[in-house]
Amino acid sequence: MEKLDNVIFYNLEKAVKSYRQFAQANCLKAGVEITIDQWLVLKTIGEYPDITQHQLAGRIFKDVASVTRMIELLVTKDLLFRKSHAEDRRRFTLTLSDKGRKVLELMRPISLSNRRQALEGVTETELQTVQQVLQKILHNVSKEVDEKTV
Amino acid sequence: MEKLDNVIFYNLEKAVKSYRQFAQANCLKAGVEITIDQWLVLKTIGEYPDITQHQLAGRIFKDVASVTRMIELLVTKDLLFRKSHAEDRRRFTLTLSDKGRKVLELMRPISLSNRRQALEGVTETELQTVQQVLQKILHNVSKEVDEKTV
DNA sequence: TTGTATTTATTGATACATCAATTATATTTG
DNA sequence: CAAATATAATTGATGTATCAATAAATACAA
Repeated sequence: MEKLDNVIFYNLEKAVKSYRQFAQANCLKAGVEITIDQWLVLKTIGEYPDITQHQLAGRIFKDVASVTRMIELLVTKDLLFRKSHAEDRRRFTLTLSDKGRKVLELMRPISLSNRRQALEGVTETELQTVQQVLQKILHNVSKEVDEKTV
Repeated sequence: MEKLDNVIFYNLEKAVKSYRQFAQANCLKAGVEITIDQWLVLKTIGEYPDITQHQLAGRIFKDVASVTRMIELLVTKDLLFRKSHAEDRRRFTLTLSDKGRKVLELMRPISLSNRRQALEGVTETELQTVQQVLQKILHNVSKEVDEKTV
C-alpha cells in the first residue's frame, strides 16, 4: 500500500538527483573540473559581486556553514579571491579570478544544453504547472507565521 | 538574464530541500529521533524483507556506499539487525528490530500528514502533470542506450 | 556611551553523496 | 574442474548538509 513510486516527493528527489548526475557528468565530459554546487557559488558571485555569504547561502538554498567551506575550496582551487570587506569588517569581498571567470564561460553552453536536453518533450504549459505546484509546496512547508498571536 | 528563479531545476531542488526540512522538523517535534533517510531505509526493508543492499540503494536512489554506512548506523541504534544471509554469503539479511518497527509505526501518520500539508491546494490534475514531467526528465537524463551499434 | 542585541562568519560534530579501489563469494564459460 | 567474470558489500577520500556553539564586528537602546 502507498507505493513510493506514487509519492510525489520521492519522484521529485529522484528527478533532482538524476538531473544532477547527468549535469555533473556532462561537465566532466567537457573537461570542467568543478562540481555543480561549486559552479552555483561562482555563478551567483558573478551575478551579485557584493553579496554576503549569508545572502549567497540563501540564494542557492544552502547552509551558511556549507558556503563557508565551499568558498574555502574555491579559494584553494584559485577560482575565487576573498579579502576582508572595506566597509564592514565582519564580511568578506568575494571576487572571481580569471580562472573562475573562464570556468563560468565554459559552463554557460553546457548548462544550457543540459537543461534543453533534460526538458525535451516537456511543453511550456506543463512547465508552468510544475512551477505553480512547486510554489504551492514551498508556501505550504515554509514556517507559517505563528498564529498564536491571539 | 536567465534568472535562477525561472530555471525549473533550481525550483525543484528548493522545493525538495524545503520539504525535507519540514518533514524532518515534524519528526523531531513528534519525538522520533531518526533522519528521513534512515526512515526510508527502515521502511524499505520493512516492505522488502529479503532485499539486498544493492537493490535497497537503487530503490531509494542512493549510493551503495551510503547504504552500507546508514545500515551500520541503524544497527548501532538498535533499529536493525544484520546477519549473514543463509543462501548467499556475500549478502546480509536485514531485519527490523522491535524498536525499528515501533519507529515505523510512529512515523506513518507523521509522513501522511507531512505530505497532506505540503500538497494543500494542489489539485489531482496538477499532480499528474508534475508526475508526467518528472517521468520525461528522468527519461531524458538517463543514460541513453549507446546508439553507436551501427 | 556603555551595555545589549543583531549580524557575519567560522568551527566541530554527525550524517549523507559519490567515486574508485578492494575483498569475498557466486556464476559462467572454456 | 579451473579460469574468467560478475555480484555483494566495504573502505578511503573528498565534497556537501545541518545543527549548535562560538567569535568578532556592528547597530541600537537606555
